[in-house]
Amino acid sequence: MARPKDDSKIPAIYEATLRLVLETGFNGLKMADVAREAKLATGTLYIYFKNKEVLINELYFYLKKNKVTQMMSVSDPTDSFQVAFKKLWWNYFTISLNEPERMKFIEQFTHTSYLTKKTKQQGDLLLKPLEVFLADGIKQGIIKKLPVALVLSQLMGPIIEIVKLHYDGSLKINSALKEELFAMAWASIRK
Amino acid sequence: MARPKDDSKIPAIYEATLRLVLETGFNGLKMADVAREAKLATGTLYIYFKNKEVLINELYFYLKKNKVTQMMSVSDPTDSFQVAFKKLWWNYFTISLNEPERMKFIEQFTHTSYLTKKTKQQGDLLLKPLEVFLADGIKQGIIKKLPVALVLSQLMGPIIEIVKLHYDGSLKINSALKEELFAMAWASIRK
DNA sequence: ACTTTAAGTGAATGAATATTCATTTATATT
DNA sequence: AATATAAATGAATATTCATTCACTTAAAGT
Repeated sequence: MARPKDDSKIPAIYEATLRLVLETGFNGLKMADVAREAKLATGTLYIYFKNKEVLINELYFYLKKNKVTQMMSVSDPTDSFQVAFKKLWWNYFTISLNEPERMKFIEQFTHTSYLTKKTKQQGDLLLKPLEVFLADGIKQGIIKKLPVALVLSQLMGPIIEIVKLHYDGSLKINSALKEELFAMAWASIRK
Repeated sequence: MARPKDDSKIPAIYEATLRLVLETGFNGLKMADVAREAKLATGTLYIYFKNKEVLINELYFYLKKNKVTQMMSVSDPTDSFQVAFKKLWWNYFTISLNEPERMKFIEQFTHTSYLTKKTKQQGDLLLKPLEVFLADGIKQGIIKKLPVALVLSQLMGPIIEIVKLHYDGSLKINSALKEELFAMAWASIRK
C-alpha cells in the first residue's frame, strides 16, 4: 500500500561503510560520507539503521557470519580429522588473505566499545561448530588436550598477524609459504 | 626564573589515559575526562601535550618501549639460543599477562589511524634486537628458515589472543598451561 | 619584598557531525 | 485516476568535544 524499501540499499550501505572505515578508521567515519558513498541522502540512512552504532554492529555481524559460513563450507563429515583440519585451516587462511578488509574490520571492532556485548556474543556463537570440531580432535587424541579456546587462539593468532603483514605489503605470501605456515600451525597443536 | 613543570603530572596523565581508553575505547576518550582523572584542569593537559593525537602517540611509544625493555632485560649473551629463547618467550608472556592493559592498549592502537607513521616506525624499531636474535637462530639452523617477520607473527599472535582471553576472564592461565603454550610455540618454529 | 615568568585554571568558543523533520516523491491499493 | 502510505531527501538543529585564552597562582631570581 506504499512505497517499498529498496533491498539493494543495505548492501550498498555496508560496502560504503566498510570502505570508509578502512580508509579513515572508525573515528573518521561520518554518516554523511557513508550516505554519499552509498548514493543516498543522510536521512535515508536512518531509515535502514537506527544510528551509527547499530550500523557498525550489524555490519560486524554480517561480515563475521559471512566469513565463518564461507570457512565452514568446505567441511565434509566423511573426512578424517587431519584432512578436515587442513581443509579448514587452508580455506580460512586463503579467505583471510583474499579479503583482508573484512578481516581487518572484524579484528578492529572485536575489542572496541562500539560493539555491544550482544553483538560480541552473537559473533562468538558463530564459532561454536569450529569449537566442536576441535573438541572432537582432542577426544580422538589427535591434538593436544588443552582448552579449546586456547587451541583456537593458537591457530587464529598467527593468521591474524600474518594477514596484517600481507595487507600492508611488508610480506608477500605465496603457496610455499602457506605450506610452511600450515606446517607450523599443525606442529603446534598436534599431540 | 619561573614556576617549574610538575614531573609527576605526565605519569598521572598517562595512567588516566590508559585507564580511560581501556574503559571506553579511544572514541570515548575525552580530554576533559583525562584531565579530571589526572586531577588537573583541561587547559593544563595542553601544557604537557600539544593535543589529543600527540598524547596518544607518546603514550603508545612510552608503553611499547617499557614493555620491550622489560622483555629484553633477561637476555644474557652467554646463553645458548634455546635457553635464551625460552627466557625471552616466558618473560614476554608473563609480562603480558601481568600487564594486559598495556598490551591491549598497544594492540588496539597499532593498526589505527590515530598513530602517526613516525610513531609506528619508532615502535617497530624497538623490536630490532629481537629480530636480530631470531635471525641468528635461523642462521644457526635451529629454527625454520623463514622471514623473520613471519616467525615473529607466529610467536606473538597466540600470545596476543591468549592474553585477551585471560584478561576478560574466559581462561585462567596457570604455570602448567604456560609450559604447554611454550611447547606449542617452540614446536611451531623449531626446525 | 618585589618582579618576572611560566604553570595552572576552567569557562567560553567554535568546529565537527550525528540526528531530526518538514517536505517531496514513488508505489501499491481501491 | 485518486488516495493513502511509507520511502527518500537534505537543510536545519542539537550535541558533543577539542582547543583556546583571559585570568590567577606559584616559584625563582634580584
